[in-house]
Amino acid sequence: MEDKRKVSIAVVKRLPRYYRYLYDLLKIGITRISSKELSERMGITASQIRQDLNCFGGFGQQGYGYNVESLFNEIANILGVNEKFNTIIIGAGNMGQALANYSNFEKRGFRHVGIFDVNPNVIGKKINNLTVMHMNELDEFVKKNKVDIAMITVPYDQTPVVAEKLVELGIKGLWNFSPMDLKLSGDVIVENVHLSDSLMVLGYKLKEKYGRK
Amino acid sequence: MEDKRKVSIAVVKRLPRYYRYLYDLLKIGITRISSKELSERMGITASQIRQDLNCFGGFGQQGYGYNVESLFNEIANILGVNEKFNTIIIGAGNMGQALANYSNFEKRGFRHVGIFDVNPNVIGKKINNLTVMHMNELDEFVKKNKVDIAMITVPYDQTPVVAEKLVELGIKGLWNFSPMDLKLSGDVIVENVHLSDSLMVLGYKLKEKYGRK
DNA sequence: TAGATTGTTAATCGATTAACAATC
DNA sequence: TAGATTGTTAATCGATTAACAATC
Repeated sequence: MEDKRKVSIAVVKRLPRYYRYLYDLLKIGITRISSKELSERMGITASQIRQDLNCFGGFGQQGYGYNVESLFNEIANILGVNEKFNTIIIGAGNMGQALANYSNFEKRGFRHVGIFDVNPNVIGKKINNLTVMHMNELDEFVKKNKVDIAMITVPYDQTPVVAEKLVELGIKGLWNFSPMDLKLSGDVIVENVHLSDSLMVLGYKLKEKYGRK
Repeated sequence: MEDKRKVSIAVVKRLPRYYRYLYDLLKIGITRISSKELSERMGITASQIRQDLNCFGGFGQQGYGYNVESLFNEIANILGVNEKFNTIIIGAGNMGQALANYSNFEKRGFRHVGIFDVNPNVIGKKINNLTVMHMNELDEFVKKNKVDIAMITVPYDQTPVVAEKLVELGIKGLWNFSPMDLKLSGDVIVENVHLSDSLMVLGYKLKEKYGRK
């Protein structure tokens, strides 16, 4: 079951999308689905769906299709939804607070266990069951608690030093909201949310399709 | 100069990254750079850089490389940084407020011109020069002002109807923060920021690399 | 059983990388 | 001029799509 060959990142990036569609199907009471029907809903080919799923196992049945609930559970397991990743948020500005309040993450296996800042105006503030702590409490907190992922929402110029510190503390996953590529020495996985990059791609597409204004 | 052949989305998605690296080079006073040196900084091949840039024009010079400032300006133009896209934010919760306060967008050609919500607690609130308006003022506002992009940060269940309304109002670019794929009838470009998808990919990678906990 | 649909192999397509002639 | 480096063509690699035998 473990990787015969490494699953390509293109496939991995589609998994959350399968997860969403299967969840929705489950919610509306559909119990079985063929790759063909799912392909029509998702706007990708049935072939791709079958190829993608078969990276992880043979979840379907010839002549029948896929059982929605069991396929949903398989995808959930592959994505680690049942693993319970503990997360901390670094930076309690609007973005940090938005993440703290975002209820979706909990459902998907991520639990916020701490939020940190240096601004005295927010330290001590209660946000969705968490109390904002000062950054100088970070070391001790990470040593006492299991922390899998740190979400970085600090200002641009503080990002590199904060990221480096998180790696030193042994945190293995960084979710980076700063518009920069982190160059880190240690053993860590970084996933970026480059908002302005995404917005610029939208701008480009608008310009291409609708021309210069 | 206009598209001989359509530029692939893979290339377009790299443009903002070139933009960032060139900006940084400019800032530290580097005036020329070869594809080889840039490739080392960015962690991609020199070949890819040259291929990418040549989708848009021959910006370099044999034996010399690329002039950083002029290449930066070319990329900026390609991305439409000088176009001034007007944006509105739908939803003035934490995420909407975070976007309203995010100074990066302005530098890259995007200007917030309005922010809307239905919650009486935030209507009238001043956020970074903008005053939160009620959603029932949206129609009139869009008719009176040029709006290129709407950023959707409303709760999950309100997203489809809000998105549909924005398309009806003739807005051509949607930046969607809801974890759903918008299925819209009209003529519109949608760019998604699926935060929980991104986080789940991080979770998957952690699980793969560091195993089940 | 017959029909449907998977799992999987083979074909195609597109993107990345390599190579090198052109030229500054 | 000689050296460097582009622009561009060709080769490779990987991802997507098509096809179909296996089988429920």
